[in-house]
Amino acid sequence: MVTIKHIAQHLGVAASTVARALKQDPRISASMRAKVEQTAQELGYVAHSAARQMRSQRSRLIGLVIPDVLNDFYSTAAHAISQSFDEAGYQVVLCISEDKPEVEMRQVRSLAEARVDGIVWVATSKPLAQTLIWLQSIAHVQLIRKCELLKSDWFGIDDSAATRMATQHLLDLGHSRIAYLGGPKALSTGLARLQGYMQAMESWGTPVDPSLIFCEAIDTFHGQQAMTALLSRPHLPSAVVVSTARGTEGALEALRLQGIAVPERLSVVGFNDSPAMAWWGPGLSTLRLPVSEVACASASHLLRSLSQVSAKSPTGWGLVSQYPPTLVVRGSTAPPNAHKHARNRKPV
Amino acid sequence: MVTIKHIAQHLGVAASTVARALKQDPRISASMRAKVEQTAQELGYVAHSAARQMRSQRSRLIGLVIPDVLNDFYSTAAHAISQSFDEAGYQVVLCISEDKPEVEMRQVRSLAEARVDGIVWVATSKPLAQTLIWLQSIAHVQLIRKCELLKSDWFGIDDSAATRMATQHLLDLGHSRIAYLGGPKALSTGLARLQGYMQAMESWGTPVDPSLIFCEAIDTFHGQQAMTALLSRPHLPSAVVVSTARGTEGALEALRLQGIAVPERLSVVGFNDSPAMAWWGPGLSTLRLPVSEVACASASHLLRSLSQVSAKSPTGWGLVSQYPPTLVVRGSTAPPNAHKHARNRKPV
DNA sequence: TGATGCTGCGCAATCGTTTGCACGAATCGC
DNA sequence: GCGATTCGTGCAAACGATTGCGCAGCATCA
Repeated sequence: MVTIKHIAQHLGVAASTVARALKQDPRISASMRAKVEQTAQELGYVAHSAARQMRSQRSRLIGLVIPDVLNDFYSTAAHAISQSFDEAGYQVVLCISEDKPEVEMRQVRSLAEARVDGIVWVATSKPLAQTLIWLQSIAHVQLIRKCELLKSDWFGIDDSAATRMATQHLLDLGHSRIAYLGGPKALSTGLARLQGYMQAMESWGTPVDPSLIFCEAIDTFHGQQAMTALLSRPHLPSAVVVSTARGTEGALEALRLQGIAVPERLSVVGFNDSPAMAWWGPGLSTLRLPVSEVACASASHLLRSLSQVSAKSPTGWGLVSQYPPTLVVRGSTAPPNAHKHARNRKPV
Repeated sequence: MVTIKHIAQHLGVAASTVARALKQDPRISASMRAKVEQTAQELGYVAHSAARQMRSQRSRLIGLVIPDVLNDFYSTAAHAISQSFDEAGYQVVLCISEDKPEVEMRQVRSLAEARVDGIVWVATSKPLAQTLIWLQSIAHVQLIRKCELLKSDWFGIDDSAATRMATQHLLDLGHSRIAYLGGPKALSTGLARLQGYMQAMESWGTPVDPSLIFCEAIDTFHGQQAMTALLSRPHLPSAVVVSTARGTEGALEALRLQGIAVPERLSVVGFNDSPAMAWWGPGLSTLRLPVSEVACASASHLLRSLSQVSAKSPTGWGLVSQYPPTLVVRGSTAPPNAHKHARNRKPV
């Protein structure tokens, strides 16, 4: 590999001159700069960012920790973040934690070792203490999920508003027995979404039936399982709110397998709008989440705090930034008595 | 930041002793190692990978260059690759080229500057010469798309077999006027897929109508545009093969908007099976591609060539590894005369 | 002519880790 | 009890780029 020393040797000048010439240092004469650039080109010089990092103490690397990249939700975020940092001249180190705290810890340590300038972090449900210690010493933002143990800046979606809107929509249509399929309460998002559902139900004066609440529908498999379990309840609800993207997929699959008519026998509101949601049967009513906007905002914010020579972020939540979802009504929701059998007592 | 020097100072030993102790060097006594590890823990020591890289000449970084992460096709690949390298102790630098050669060049340069140990590369359609020069000097594999200008190892899908199977399936059903919507011929995949379609048509003795061939359906927008254009042809085909994932989405949207009955008036074979494909209307017949397998194989191969102190890869194509797709038949394909109006002359 | 300022460049230290070599001490064989 | 071997550790030189300081050479001015 060719270094500035080789270029210097080739030209009979000092390495420092070459370094300055390549850096557009005004103290270097134009003619010398031209010669240096010419030689660098000829010799195929490629800067060595690790060496640069040693002096400058900045890696121009950003860590991105997400639970899953196959989930449309997170790949959308990854896209937005990758683009933001790419434009700003940073490289993105992709870490997929698979929602496993041990994996997350290992990856955060690696990011710390790489001395990344910043981290965009989507927490697992129970981050290990060591993970938080390492994160504390690095500029970072929390994305989507909020970790109460680490009071740093957070960018996410107004999750309770999302399920509140979905539930309210169903209540408005005349439903009262409304089931809920969501993620684990250990996740800030899972909890907030459940609360949104509860709030809507309670403020409407509708009793909440705990047997209609499932909080494990985090992935396709468990979503299907939860919906299957729900369908085996003696008194079938007339509507259901699903509050995870993958859980929605699983739930729909369960409905398809059991041949439940939507919305005739069951109204469904899904989560995280995607083209696929529009294709599904009569069109799935869903919550459209401003994932891209949130991700861009978090990236901009992190970039801003990196450009300021800023001291560590202040104690307490520096910034809590919530973005509102939108309800997209399609064909999967209808009034409960659209069919006489809407309140069918016997599941299939 | 605490370094090994701090640990050494703290213990009154030399930095080299600390380095060796942390590296499990057998020459260091167990008691000393214990003390070092203890102190490292207390002081919150975190290794500095850039410094390590300077000496070892290895970054333990891998570059992943893909055109798009929102496309299920590539996010699946990204997932497989990320996982493979994560297990092997490498970090993955994510580069999204957006199919733009200039962006690709900039990103490959950055990867070269970071001295990544290897690159998994999904080429753009027309990589710039400089991009290839940089790539040549780095261990890498080509994924999915084959760049003829750079004869290195390639892992991909048997693209011509894919469209050949799809077309054959339609021919078997009795179709003869079969349209084709695919990606640009400048892409190795676009060309191979087109050839597969042509081969099937020709070996069946069916004349190919050039006006039924569209090679710009690379993304959703152009897929929709192409299908719309196709539907305005005076003599509507009875079937269509779409050979890009995003193009399939767009084409389906066009069909929905125009109210074309599938498969009654038009049989459709889509590309790259995903859960969404099964949801679509009567279920979309698609080609299931072994993306994950191909990606894993390419990662393993790259890892293998990294572990061998191996010289540069040999000249000529080192390895060309093709994986076969599978045809998944669902409800979107049927014999042409299922309805009397199947050969309707007037499009809507 | 000598003092001053400016321009253009070189010297050398630094970032944190690794590693070949060397050196003192302890242990062994005889 | 003495040389030879092993063991545990220290010294210092890399890796490649950056940068404060300094120093020539030249022009300007008094």
